[in-house]
Amino acid sequence: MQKDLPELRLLTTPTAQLQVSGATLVDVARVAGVSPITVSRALNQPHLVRPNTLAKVQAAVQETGYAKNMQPGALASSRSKLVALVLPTISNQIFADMVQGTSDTLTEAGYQLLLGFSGYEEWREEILVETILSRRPDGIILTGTLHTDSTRRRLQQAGTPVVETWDMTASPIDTVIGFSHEEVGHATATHLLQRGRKRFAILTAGDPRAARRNQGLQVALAKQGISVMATHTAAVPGTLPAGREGAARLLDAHPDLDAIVCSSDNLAHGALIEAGSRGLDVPGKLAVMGFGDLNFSSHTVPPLSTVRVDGARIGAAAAQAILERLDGAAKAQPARSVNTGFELIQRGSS
Amino acid sequence: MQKDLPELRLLTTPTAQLQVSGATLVDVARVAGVSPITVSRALNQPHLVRPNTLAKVQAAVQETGYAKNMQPGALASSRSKLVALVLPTISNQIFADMVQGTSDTLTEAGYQLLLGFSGYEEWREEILVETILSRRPDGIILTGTLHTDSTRRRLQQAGTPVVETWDMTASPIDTVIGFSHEEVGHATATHLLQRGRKRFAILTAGDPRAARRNQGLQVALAKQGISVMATHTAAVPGTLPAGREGAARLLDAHPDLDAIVCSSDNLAHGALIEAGSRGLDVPGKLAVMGFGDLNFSSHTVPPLSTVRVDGARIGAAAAQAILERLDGAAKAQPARSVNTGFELIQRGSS
DNA sequence: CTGTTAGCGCTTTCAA
DNA sequence: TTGAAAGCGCTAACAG
Repeated sequence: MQKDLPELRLLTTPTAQLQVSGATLVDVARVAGVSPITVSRALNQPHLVRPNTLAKVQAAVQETGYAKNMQPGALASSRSKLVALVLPTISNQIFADMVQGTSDTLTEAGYQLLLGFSGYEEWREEILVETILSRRPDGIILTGTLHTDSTRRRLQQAGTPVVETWDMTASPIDTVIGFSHEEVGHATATHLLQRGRKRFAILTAGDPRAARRNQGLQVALAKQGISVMATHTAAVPGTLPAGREGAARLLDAHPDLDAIVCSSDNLAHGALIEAGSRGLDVPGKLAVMGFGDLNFSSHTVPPLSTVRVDGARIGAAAAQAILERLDGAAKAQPARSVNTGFELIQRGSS
Repeated sequence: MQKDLPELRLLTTPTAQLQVSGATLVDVARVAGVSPITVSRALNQPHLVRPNTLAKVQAAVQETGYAKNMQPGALASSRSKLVALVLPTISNQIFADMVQGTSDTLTEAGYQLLLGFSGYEEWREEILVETILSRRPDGIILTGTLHTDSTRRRLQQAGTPVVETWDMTASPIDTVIGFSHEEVGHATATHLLQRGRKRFAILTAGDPRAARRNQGLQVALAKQGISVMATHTAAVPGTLPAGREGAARLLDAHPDLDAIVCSSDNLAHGALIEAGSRGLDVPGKLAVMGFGDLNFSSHTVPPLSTVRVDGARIGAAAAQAILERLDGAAKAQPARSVNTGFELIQRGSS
């Protein structure tokens, strides 16, 4: 029994791609003998449709081979079900963890993730934000709180929910979720000083937040009259071999170091391997501190100590914040700050 | 001189979000004194517009504060400028590298990346593909060549360019870009056998492609009458501590092992650290092989040997393949297979 | 619970 | 080089 099925239309677009256009809502409606809006409801808010009608629609969907198309709906409703995430790079495990946390949360809520990279450059971020905005996402998650004025302005006037992550600030664009990097540096200093460390070196990647942690470390050390003996800066992202090489340089120049503070676990593992190859006792003679110690993608091993931050949690919380802003929009919620904190993981008896 | 600027319209959507709707093409056209389509051309194909007109449009854009909106254009032209990437997880460095390579290539071409995770589960992939398709991306990049029949069918009928990656197959959905995992296993066996290794263990994560590499390894070893002494399987993704623990178990059970073949560099680094803590000479007494050795996010250190695969290159090539299919669509290009190969990195004199 | 009407904001097509 | 008309496929708002 062949009802009036929509014929397969062959469309040749000007860019000359030959494509098969499938059935539309209208086609389904015709076959089901209802109106298009009823099909829309049956598909998206089935509880608003009588079971009987629902069944007819479902049958028609089968018969026509209808495939959902969110694009027109997004246009008509101004809800794209898309959330954008702007990262400096994915080549750092903490960001990989964050992506997973963000994506999982969004997927569960029926949203999808648009991903873009700024390469730690503000001007790139500015262009990227503009491009992203042109897609009208339902929310934007940014890394850090350092943006050009123009980016901030653009984001504010767009009226899209924005979450800044991995940091704290007194003047957020909208919502911030993260922790204080100065505090991390301070806590690291306290931790190592309490254990009698006196001869410090910093092994860091050229990342603005790492710089702030180092700053916090140095300020806290200075209060005890201690200054860092040497700093080695590696390119972003800090890799394991770069960590090994950096540690080698530091130890060559200062064989009596008793603490190397690294800006990432990758660098720290490199340092650990270098120390091992020199027969240095870690953490007996030399303490090595990392940063990260993630859930999904990487974990440190003893005898490394590290600062644990939960990238997946930050990502999930950021996504959650967007979602809440979206459905609670009427309540005009105020901007929020969420401090996710960090945790110092001590290993060995150093 | 206040021309008839569009007033800022306050829209209250049913979901009750208060948002400011900006100027549209029509607004710009009115201010510029031209037709909407001319504004569209001035913005997207400026070479088709007289410089004089162009200037008027640009001035009007300034004056109205017009912000580009791709959504209606995507609907009207069936070109979303969106490419989707489906990964099992991001918690594996090789995929992180791939994301970066894909994103960089797409961004340069004015496209953006939609990212989704299947968690190594076919049914998740199937749902994800359906959701992705409902957004009408211009292309889809998948991981591996193992998909449900229904996924394959759906993808084919959608008429969207598809690239399968990280593998080779005789029956691609469309295009494949990757290498043979059996060959990797074979090459690894040959390499180690040539260096006199006889007592093998496998340290692997439960990943289908890793399984195929192990398979290739074992087949090649069997030809020399050698069988693997033990296999330790860790959860995906293989982490450094898991590698260390797995190596410990293997070495406890078989102290005389002379080769541990790992399914990732993460696991291998863990094994290396364990070997170091036992005072085992690597690679003198024990060879440790990794897999990955990436460009962006991770590199192995000596004395680890490894199989190098270029995730960023695979990602970039996949994006490129989509783009080519898009603009050369008229030529109805045939499906292609690209073997990106791999490279065995030998370190130490083992 | 279901339908009617009127767009969402841009692009395509064809004509001038 | 520019414009007019006609959608793209779906949803909002309101009426029945």
